[in-house]
Amino acid sequence: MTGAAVQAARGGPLPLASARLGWATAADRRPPRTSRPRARRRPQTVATKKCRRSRTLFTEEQLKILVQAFSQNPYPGYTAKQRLAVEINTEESRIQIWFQNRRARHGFLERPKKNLGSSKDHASPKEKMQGKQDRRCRTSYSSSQLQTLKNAFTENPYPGIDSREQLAEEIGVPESRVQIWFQNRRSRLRIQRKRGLEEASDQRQNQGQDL
DNA sequence: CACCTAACGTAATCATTCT
DNA sequence: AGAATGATTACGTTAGGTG
Repeated sequence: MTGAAVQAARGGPLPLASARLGWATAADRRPPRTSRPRARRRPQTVATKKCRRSRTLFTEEQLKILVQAFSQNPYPGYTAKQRLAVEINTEESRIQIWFQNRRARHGFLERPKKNLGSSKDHASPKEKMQGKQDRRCRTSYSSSQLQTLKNAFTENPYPGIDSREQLAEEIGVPESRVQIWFQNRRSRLRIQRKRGLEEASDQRQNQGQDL
């Protein structure tokens, strides 16, 4: 039964979107991004362990459905992704990754719809409202869950798939949420550290000026 | 080996919850 | 209102499978 038999699927109580219109097409405009991030080279120092999850091999059938869905909408909401996950029998997180990669590689504007001639047509303004901002509902961690996560983080900020699965099992949360938690934690720690350095340098400057 | 692409990293930002 | 922090995006890298 394949090690990764978690199947996610859990953890999704209710959508409960509080209607917050304003972006609709999300990410249609890109951020300034003045610097070049360039993903880090190799976070996990030659760990001989199995770090990544094993590569998913989609069948032609699955791919057909994914591609079809992508052409319909390159930005599926959470419920759409979940529906797809069920339809092709995979985890929602795999769907998310697949869409991310697909958008990156095959510019999603390749299919600008056939009828872009008629611009303003506002026949029914509510037609677009179906999509809403359906995101996965925010997970809230209990203090004990957080403690477990934090402990694991200090032990290893870059847990491989096995560790993540184990943690997920332990605290009863989908593995994908654990992965996101670690990403956010690393990110905020970096920011904090950077700010710390800036302040230190400010202090030095102030001291110099005070004299 | 080259190519394609799933997995996964950072950075930025959106959105919700809490104080 | 603002701080914290979970979720999602763009973009870039790493690595597994195949011709």
